[in-house]
Amino acid sequence: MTPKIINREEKSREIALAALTVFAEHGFESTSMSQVAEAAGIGKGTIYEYFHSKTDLIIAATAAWVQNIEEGITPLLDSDMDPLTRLRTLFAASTKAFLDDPKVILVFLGISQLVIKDPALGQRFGGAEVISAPIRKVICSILADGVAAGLFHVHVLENSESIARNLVAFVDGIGLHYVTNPHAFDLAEQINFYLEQLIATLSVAPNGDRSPGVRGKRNR
Amino acid sequence: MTPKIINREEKSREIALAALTVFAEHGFESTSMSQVAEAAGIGKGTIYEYFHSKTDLIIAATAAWVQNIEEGITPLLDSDMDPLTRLRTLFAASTKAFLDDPKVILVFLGISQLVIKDPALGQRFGGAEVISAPIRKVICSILADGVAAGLFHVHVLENSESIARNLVAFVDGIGLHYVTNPHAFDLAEQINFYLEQLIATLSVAPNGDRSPGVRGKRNR
DNA sequence: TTATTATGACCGACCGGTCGGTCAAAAACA
DNA sequence: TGTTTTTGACCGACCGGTCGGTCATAATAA
Repeated sequence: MTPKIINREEKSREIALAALTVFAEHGFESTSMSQVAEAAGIGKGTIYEYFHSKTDLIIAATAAWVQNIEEGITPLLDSDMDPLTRLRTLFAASTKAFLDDPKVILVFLGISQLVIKDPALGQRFGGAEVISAPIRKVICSILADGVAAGLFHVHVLENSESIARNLVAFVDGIGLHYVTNPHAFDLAEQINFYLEQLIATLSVAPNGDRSPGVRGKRNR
Repeated sequence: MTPKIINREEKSREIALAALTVFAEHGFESTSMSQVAEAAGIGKGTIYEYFHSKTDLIIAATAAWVQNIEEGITPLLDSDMDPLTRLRTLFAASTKAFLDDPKVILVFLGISQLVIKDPALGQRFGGAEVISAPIRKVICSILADGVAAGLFHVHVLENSESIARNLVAFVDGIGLHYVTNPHAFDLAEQINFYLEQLIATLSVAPNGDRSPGVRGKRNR
């Protein structure tokens, strides 16, 4: 019944990965389906056998991208390194990934624009939240370990979600600024400055006194 | 000899402002020149009397946007409020501006994509740095005042550029996350959390001891 | 043959940009 | 003052080209 037994799942992912690289090269809207087809080594019509529309394709490409990140990041979860080193390693890795291929952010911008224009779209792949979810998860895990190890202040726990979210938002923001003008500042230095400042804030002060700033949220 | 002597400067700005609103509505690439013309209440061809290309138009629109921000922000420079209040006011204003018209970020994304694709373009309007320059300037000024007033640690001074840059990057990043998924978190709360944490870090500790984290940059 | 997969020629919509021409105001003239 | 001339602002029909998406056909395997 099935003549050419094709693993649709796998081929979809192949196409999505090809799309990811092309989108990252020229941006989403500026990339034509023909270019994607060429990059994937297939005919243009074939893409539509696997994806209903160009929008569906960038959704899949984004998902593949997130999965890549996730795979590169999760080893840090159950590492036996101490939390501080893990945190620094995580962000050194992020920085490196950014410097190695700065233009992947174009994919992020592309999907962001689509979601902004059509919020309902965000639901199609579980909400735009999923993009940053894996990294946030790892960060929270590290924070929890840090608290358990007595390195971080206990109040870090109740705010770990907010801390993680802000951290990721910062990296995205500074990354966007960086690709927009790479000569303006040193990305690694800037990220590192943020991180060390954060660590100092989270850490239990050397004298055993509480470090300020993570006591709890303040509303105004 | 001249029929209706027109203030080209002013009309350019008019068109740019119209373009700004339309770009903010549908995004740069998805907006046609006809739509801009309609929004500006002029013919399509007229736009090309004032701008050489669509790219030139978004550059002008961005400049106008930055100028708007600048005008709304500079009063905070020479205010006689204390630095802490000024800082909080500044970010309350930013948050409000964001919540009032979240989609202006589409313009930022549009110009970012263009600059990433063609870095030489960034030079055309003085480098992409100029977009955030006014806010960074205000922040640095506040920080300096804070140090002078004895509120902030002296070491804040030598890092004020980095602090300001990170602050702006964070706001951009969290803003982008927010418009991408407004239901995921409370923007004001999140920005406020960051700000209070930062203030705590910058502040001279109540006991007169140095607050950690702004001692200087660390390279790794 | 039959069912499934692959393909690229094709389509209609649309877009950025151009261009010849219109129009009204100002200058020049009477 | 009235009339003619000049000129730049303004316009939208139009053009070359591109794009997302379709579909009739070919290829392939059962």
